[in-house]
Amino acid sequence: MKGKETRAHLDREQVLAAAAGLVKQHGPGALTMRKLAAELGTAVTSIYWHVGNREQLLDALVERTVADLGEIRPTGAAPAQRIASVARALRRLLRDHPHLIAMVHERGLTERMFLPAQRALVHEVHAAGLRGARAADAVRAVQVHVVGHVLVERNRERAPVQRPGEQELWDARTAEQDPALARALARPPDTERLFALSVRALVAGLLEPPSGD
Amino acid sequence: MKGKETRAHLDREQVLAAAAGLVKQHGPGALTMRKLAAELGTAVTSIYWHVGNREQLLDALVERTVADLGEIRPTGAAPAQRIASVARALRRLLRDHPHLIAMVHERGLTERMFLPAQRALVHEVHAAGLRGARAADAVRAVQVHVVGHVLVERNRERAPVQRPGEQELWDARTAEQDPALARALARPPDTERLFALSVRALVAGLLEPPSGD
DNA sequence: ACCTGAACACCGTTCAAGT
DNA sequence: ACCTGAACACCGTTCAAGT
Repeated sequence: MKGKETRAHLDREQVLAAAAGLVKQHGPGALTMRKLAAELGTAVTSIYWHVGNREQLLDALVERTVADLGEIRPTGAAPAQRIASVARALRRLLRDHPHLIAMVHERGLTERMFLPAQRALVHEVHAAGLRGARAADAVRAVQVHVVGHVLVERNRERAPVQRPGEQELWDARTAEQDPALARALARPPDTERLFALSVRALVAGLLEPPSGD
Repeated sequence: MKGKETRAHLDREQVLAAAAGLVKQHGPGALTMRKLAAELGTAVTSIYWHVGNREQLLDALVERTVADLGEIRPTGAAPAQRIASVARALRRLLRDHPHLIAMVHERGLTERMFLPAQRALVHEVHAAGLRGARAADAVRAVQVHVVGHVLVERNRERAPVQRPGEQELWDARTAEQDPALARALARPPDTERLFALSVRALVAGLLEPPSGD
């Protein structure tokens, strides 16, 4: 039922594939050496021969996942629109690999994961007329914003009903002054719209000529 | 040496305090029921009587930490500056409680944690002239940006040397076109500056009158 | 070169038994 | 009402032994 065929030797590739399957289905926490061994039909200790230990196994898994994330193709005409399109693509990438961020984050491979998006961003930011350190800042600011958004967004989805109940938190003075605001904050946010909107604002702010000093 | 005095009964408060100590010193991962029992000088099973189980213990811990996060006091004259000051304060709050974000995130209590900052942001955004849904969007955009920044920043600090070595990633065409940009991206970022800069850009973009439709 | 089982030091949690 | 030890079902990892 697991599709086990005749097999001369266990393979590093097979171990990684099976591990990837477990992570994909139930998250990194579900990847135990023993379950993995069971899945592969071998002794637990065989796995150690091929991948070292659990830590190194996760490292290899992240490496492999990051490796085939694929390119990012900007769309749109105006520079600001093209940058925003990269942000959208990056968000999609992260959302399509829900367990990746956590693993990457724990392993300190964030920069590595961002590489495709960073390349695209660098190109577009340059096209928008930013140079040198200012361009680098813009690239990083957009990256950071996307990560933050995806993380908060995911948290929302996993815990749909927030425990204190947001409604009761916004009935006080705020509600009197601006009922629409209170209502908007009590409602769950339209994350799609919020993302588009905040990226637009951020990019606009970044592309503007520096004020003052 | 642990300051254990005569004690009639173990107390829920004592359990929480000891647990908070363990988390503060070595992170949530180091909080095991057995270590905690050893710390308290009781049987492991006593803890269960007072706090239910590990999950509920962590819940209580988060609740307590969030409860005494304290107020956020905006500074500055112009609305944009005051909003930025709230962002800075929120960043400081999160940085001062390094283990909090992860725990809160895992528990789906993000909204709850943000409450003090959200109140302050609502007030300032309102003062800046935004109303209703647009004000709510601005508040949320700033929140998301701060979280993203702190997370990426913390990741940086924990893994100071990124494995692929960023230098070699930026020597190609980019370096020819804009050596200063390549150099800037190869260097570790000045997170303090990047934060100030990106918040300023975001806030500026959010406060601007909507363009087009 | 590759696989194995036994063993060690850890976990969280339950439960029946104590006071 | 509160605490206890024994027991269960899990972990990751090491090691000596097999082929």
